[in-house]
Amino acid sequence: MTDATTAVAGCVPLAAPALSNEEAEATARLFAALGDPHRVKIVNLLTTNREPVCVCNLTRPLGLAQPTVSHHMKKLVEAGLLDREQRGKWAFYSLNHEAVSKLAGLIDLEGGSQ
Amino acid sequence: MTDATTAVAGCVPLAAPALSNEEAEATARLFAALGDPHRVKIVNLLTTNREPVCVCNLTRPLGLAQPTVSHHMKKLVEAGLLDREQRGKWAFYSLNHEAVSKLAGLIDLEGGSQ
DNA sequence: GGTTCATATCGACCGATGTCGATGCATCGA
DNA sequence: TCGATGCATCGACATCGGTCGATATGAACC
Repeated sequence: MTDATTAVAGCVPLAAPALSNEEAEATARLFAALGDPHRVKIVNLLTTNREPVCVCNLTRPLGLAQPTVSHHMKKLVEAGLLDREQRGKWAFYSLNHEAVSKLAGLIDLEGGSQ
Repeated sequence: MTDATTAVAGCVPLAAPALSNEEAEATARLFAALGDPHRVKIVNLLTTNREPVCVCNLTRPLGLAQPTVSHHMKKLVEAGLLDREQRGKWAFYSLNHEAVSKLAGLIDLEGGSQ
């Protein structure tokens, strides 16, 4: 649902004229969320596995401790790229396809302005 | 021309199955290159101004010292997003449209695999 | 050759960030 | 109610990265 607190909410295409400081920072936050190889792998796993995944299923493939995985998931949720859903003891994360398509739109330099 | 030394050369779409460590790191490097608001502004300026820009024309709009601007330009060139061309005393930078479109392709989750 | 100018590199500083063990907080099952 | 389980938070540590002044490099001009 991409509420106003996520980074993706304040973004504007890279080809937009005269990017403001706030727009540049929001865009940078969004890209920075994917600036870590483990977070790239998380998004990759959530893309190939179309179903939500819980933290306990990520620690082993990533080779990271549980607090570290939680840290990365929080970053991705704050960026707006992931959605979090509590199911009993488990926290299930899934891709926010709306945010991902908006991210793709940021880079569409040709179609953006010209 | 995107030679093999740039980050964009080792990238693979986010929707590719079973991302390797190297692919994840190359993709993360590419996103991290746009994970700084000043670098987002640089790409934005190079997109709107279709012509190459020299460092001396970037320090003022960015509000940064010259060595800092050179640092950011180097990062963007290493990522493969910018091309550098020496013209006498000046260094002119321009967008590498091939790399940018490849970056856009990374995020095309739907078209990538499904 | 010497001067000037644009840029790159170096060194240092410091805040941001990735990482993990320990701990806290819910939730579920017995 | 109690122990077990899954996850988030905290605190500490090490590393990375942005920033700038000082300096080096290289090109143009006289």
